[in-house]
Amino acid sequence: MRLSKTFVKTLREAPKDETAKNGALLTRAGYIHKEMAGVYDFLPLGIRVMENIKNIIRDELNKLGCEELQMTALQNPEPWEKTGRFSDQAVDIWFKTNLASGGELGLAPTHEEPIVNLMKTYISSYKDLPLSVYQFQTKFRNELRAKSGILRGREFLMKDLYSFHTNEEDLDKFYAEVEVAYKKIYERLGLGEDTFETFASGGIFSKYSHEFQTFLPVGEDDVYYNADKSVVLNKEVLNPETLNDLGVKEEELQQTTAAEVGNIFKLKFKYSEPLGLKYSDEQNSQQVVYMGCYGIGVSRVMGVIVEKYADDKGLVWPESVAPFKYHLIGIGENGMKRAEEFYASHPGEVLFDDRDLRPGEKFADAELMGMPYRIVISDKTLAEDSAEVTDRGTGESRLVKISEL
RNA sequence: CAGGGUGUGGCGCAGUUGGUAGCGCGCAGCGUUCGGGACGCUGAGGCCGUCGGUUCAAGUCCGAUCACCCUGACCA
Repeated sequence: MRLSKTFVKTLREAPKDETAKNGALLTRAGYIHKEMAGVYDFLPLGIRVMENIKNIIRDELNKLGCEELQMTALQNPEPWEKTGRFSDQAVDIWFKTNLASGGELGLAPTHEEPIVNLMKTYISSYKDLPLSVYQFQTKFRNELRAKSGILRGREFLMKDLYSFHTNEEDLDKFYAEVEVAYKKIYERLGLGEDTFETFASGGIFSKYSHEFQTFLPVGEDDVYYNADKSVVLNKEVLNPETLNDLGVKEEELQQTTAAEVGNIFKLKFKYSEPLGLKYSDEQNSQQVVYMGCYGIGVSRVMGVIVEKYADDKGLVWPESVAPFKYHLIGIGENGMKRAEEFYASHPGEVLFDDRDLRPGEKFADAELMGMPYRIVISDKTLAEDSAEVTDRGTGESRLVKISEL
């Protein structure tokens, strides 16, 4: 990508209404644009990051044998009425509208009801199970107060995975596999060392659910953890019973704030029962399907990565999610010429600042935009047949032969 | 939803006791510059969130309304 060709521009100052670090830097660097509170456009650099995050998740889930699909965001109220979740009293963040023909319609805040409804078409025998499907979908939640940049939006991208089983053991087994996969995902996203599986409330059918919480100063959740962080629990389950279950004492726990980057849930019959998702077992008797659901807030994860890595100069992307590996700058006539050649020989890896600007501005933008490595080619470096490579994270520079890049 | 705050060119801001809008950045043109956001000159761009009221006159005063930000509550 050439900076001279893209419509995106960087800003020296963040808009006044963008106060969270992630929102301010992503806006200044040209990754996102705010339409209104909690509603963002993702610009070319922004969707590249999002796609990279999605691909990491996709890769790990496909390894588990999950199948990807895409459901609609528009919701028929019927299945939701069967579970009691279409009412504004039960779920107070619905966006609702009407069909021109008269019926009511909702914008999906989550997809349990429609996926169960969908699977009624395809699951009829124990031979159809187990089964796991996921999608990347835009969710709509009419939050009373959107805030913190892309950490809490009214429209956001979520990966939601649903699994279907004939028995609890099989659900437990798959659930454990997802736990492992999630840990790998957060590691690959660069969040591994700060992200912990956390005990949270489990709803009706399970004592606990598990959240994946990234310790973060701007996080919205309060979590408690023991010395070696082998036990982490959400404030909502901080009670004598939980402490006893987990074998920890309240005095030995410390409190911190964290951002929820994932949540996994054993639903069991919670939705399959009211919606009538059943199968015939070996004896040809009808059984209710066991279910689990597993979410990751993709756009929120992007914001959390920004919050964790960014410094006072701008964004810092882990290589695994960076829109481009290199930010290329040519200085002087020879430097620009050689940079053009480098750009042509590394398709898809390079963000090329080929604008007619002074070097200082390009350096500042490179730091703001946060590619892992800045490459500068100038007369100075060409004298050594090299390019200067600067690590955005550490700030360290070294000369590297261009042929070795 | 409660409390607090803010709406003035693309972005950040100023605007005195009411008299018809200005600065920095950015943008366009010309010239000098060219490894850390350079400089000079010229220029374009705004019915001051919206509606209503007071007044000879409203960015400024009054009322309403909308939007946005922060803290809290909420987060199925």
